[in-house]
Parts: sequence; C-alpha cells; structure tokens
Amino acid sequence: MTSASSELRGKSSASRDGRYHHGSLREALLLRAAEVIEECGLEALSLRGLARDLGVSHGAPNRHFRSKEALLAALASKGFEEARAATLAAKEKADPDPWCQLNAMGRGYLRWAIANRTLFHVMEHPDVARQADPELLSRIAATQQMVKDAVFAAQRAGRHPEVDLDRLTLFTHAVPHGVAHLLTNPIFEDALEPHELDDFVAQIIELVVPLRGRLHREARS
Amino acid sequence: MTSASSELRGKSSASRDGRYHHGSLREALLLRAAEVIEECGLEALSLRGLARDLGVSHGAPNRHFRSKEALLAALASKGFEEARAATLAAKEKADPDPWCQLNAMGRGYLRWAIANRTLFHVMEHPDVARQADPELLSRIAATQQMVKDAVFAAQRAGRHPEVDLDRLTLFTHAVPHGVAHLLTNPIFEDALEPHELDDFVAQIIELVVPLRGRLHREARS
DNA sequence: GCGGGCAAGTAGTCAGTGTCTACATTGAGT
DNA sequence: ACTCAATGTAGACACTGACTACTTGCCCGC
Repeated sequence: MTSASSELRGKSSASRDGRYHHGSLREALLLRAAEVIEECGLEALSLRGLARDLGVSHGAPNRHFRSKEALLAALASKGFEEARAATLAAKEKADPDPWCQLNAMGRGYLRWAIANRTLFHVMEHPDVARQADPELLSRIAATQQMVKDAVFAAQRAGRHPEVDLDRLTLFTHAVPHGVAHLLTNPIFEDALEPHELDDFVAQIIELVVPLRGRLHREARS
Repeated sequence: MTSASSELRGKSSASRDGRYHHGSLREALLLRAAEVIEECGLEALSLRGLARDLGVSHGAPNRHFRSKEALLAALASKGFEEARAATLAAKEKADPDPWCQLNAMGRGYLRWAIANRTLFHVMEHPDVARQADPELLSRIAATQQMVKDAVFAAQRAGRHPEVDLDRLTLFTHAVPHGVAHLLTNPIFEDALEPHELDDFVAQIIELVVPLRGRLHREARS
C-alpha cells in the first residue's frame, strides 16, 4: 500500500506558520481528504498523510475524528447535506407544478453529483454506510424524505398513479443516482463535454419525469 | 484499523492438512475475500488475514495477486462476468421481441445484483476502476456493448426513437444499476421480503421498459 | 488581571499491514 | 533421474491507525 499524499504531491495548502493551534484543523482535514481521494483514491487516504500535508503531528487528527472511518462518515455527511441543498435549491427555483419540481430536482441532484464526484463516491462507500453515525443517518433520512415528498406530490398530479409510492420513489431516485454513478466512474471515460452537460442532464431526466406537453417556463439554474 | 477476518470469525474453510501446495489458492482467496467483505467490509479485507484463514503463509497471496488492488480487480472482473452471464441468460429465456428482451435483461441484472451485493459493490469501487487491468476493462466493455445492442434493438422497435442511443443506453443501464445500489446499501434497511422480490423487480423495470399492451408470454426465470 | 481548566497539538509506542526480498518445496516434462 | 518453473515460506522494511501520557495556549469566573 503506497503512502499517498505528501510526497506524491506538493502539500497544497499552507503548513500553518509556527502557531501551535491550527485554528480550523477539522475543516482543513475534510478539505484535504477530499483532494487526496480525488487524486489518489480512497485506499490511499491516510490520517498521517493528511497530518503531514497540513503540518501537524500525526496524532492531531485523532482529536477531531475518533477513527479514519469517522472522518469518512463526516465527509459523507457533508456530501449528503450538500446534495440535499442543491436538490432543494433546484426545486425552489422551478415552476410550482409538481412535475416541474420533480424534474428540476432530478437535474439538480445529477448536476451536483457530476460536479462533486468525490463526495458522491464517499457517500456511497459501503464501509461508510456500515457505521451508524447518528448525524449521517439523520441527513440520509432527510434526503430520502425530501425525494419521497416530491414524488408523492407528482404522483397526486398524475405521474404513475398505479405504482406503490415507495417503489416509485426508489425508481425516481435511482435514475440520477445510477446515471451519476456510471458517469463518474473512471471506467467509463467521461466523454461528457461541459458545454453539453445541461442538455444531457435535461434529456436524461426527461425520460424519468417527462415535461413534454406540460407548461415549460422555468427559471434557469 | 482492526485486523479483520481470522480472529473475528472462525476460519471458515479448511486449513489444508499438511500439504505444501494448496492446490487452488487463487480461487480460495477470491472466495474467502468475498466472504470477508460481505461480513466485515471492504476496508477490513487484508491479504495477511486471508492467508491466515486459508492456512498459508502471509506471502503466499502475492504469488497470485501482485497487490491487494489486483485481487480486488480480479474479484470485480469475476463480478462483471457473472453479471453479464446472468443478464444474457435472462435475455435468451425471454420472448424474441426486443422490448421483452430488454425488460428481461433489466430484471436479470437487477436480480443478480441484489443476490450478489458483495461482488456488485466491489465492481463499483472507484479504486478498482482506477487501475487498468486489461481483463477487467475488456469485460466491462463487453457488458456495455451487450446493453447497447439490446437498447438499440428496442429503439428500432419503437422505444424512445427521439433520444440519442448513447444517452438512452446510459439511462436504461442506470435504472437497475441505481436501484440495486440503493437497495443493497446497508443504509436503507432492505425491507425487501424475498417472496415479493420478483414482483418488485418486475414493477421497477416496467417503469423503464414498459411491456403493458405488448405480448406478455415469457418464460419464467 | 489572574489562575485554573480544558480543548487542541505533540511525541512515543504498539500491533497490524502491503510488498519486497532470498530461500525451500513440490510436481510435471524431458 | 534431473531440471526448472511454479508455488509456498520466512524475514525484513516502511508505513498505517489507534492508544497513551505530556505540553501548550486560550477562555472564563473570580
């Protein structure tokens, strides 16, 4: 197992100049961790490497995260919160029609995931899910509920009334989720030009929550 | 980081009795690795732990896998092959109508993923994708091509003729993929009763490749 | 203002890990 | 029978996560 971070890449951000206390080590750790994962992969992440990069002693991270998994859980928690916020923001910018809102949410979620692939992958890491961090769990539950509510509203407005709500929610959630997963996987070389991203996302989501024929004025996001 | 395997759980299968050569260490390693990941998580997997469980010295696994990642890649490769086989088998059992075939493939893939969640997760592990094992890559390409061909056939038979083939393929692939991902994640307690699995899978896939109104006699699988 | 208490950083240690060596054992083919 | 490549062994090295006891410095009540 290689050592990751510090030697492989120039210690990115500042090795706090002399001060005994870092000031915001917790946030710095999370930030740097995301960088390292992005560049070197999840297995290459090490608490000691992070400590080196930030110019603190190897034990310092333990003051903020009981374990490596706890750090990952915090990262994942941050990711769920950001994803939820992005999805919610997209919803609120959209037309009040439930179909439009659900469509906008799908696009918002998918765009966020593509733009934040590292967090997205950490969120889905099975080892993260395995531990029951209460903050993490509550944020996940909040995301789930948000999706379910929107799916319910759209269902009342005529979208697949014949299907059980939970199943419909799962399906609806799964599409942007799965697409993001396939797209952000290094296996599938992401031949996705930035300029066609909006169009791409819109067309994919249109397959799940079709807006064709519906009113179509919605705020740009 | 805890030590994983051996102490936590009784060494499952045989510590080869005295023989110097194990006989089929490679396969045994892959099998045991899947067990350990299933029970203790991916991070808890260790080559030394596997060696202990199988009763060989700590260096033996290196004869078969250059690195831990190589072992994971082999596991993933096996997963892609199995998934492809399961999907293809489902296709060939189905009615020759392209819609029916695509629908059957989706159900076959989803059922396989639910039944083999461990392999499924390894296949998607970003660190696995990061390394370019040629066997792995070719199997992934084969899977992709299989899906694309089936989507193409269904498109010629009238399914979403307005959408670009690559995008439609991505969407079609993403649904069972995403659903399996959400379902097999320990976060969402899988309140999926085995007896309702077939019905559940069918209803989800029906949302992607609707068969309603089409001929509906197909072999049970 | 000052002194105690406590959060945050340090340094050392320990078991466990991946990966590399050099060496030992086997079995298959000539 | 003899070779030789494949496979397993044993030891070493640098690294890791996690624990400990110790140090530093900031904040708050007096």
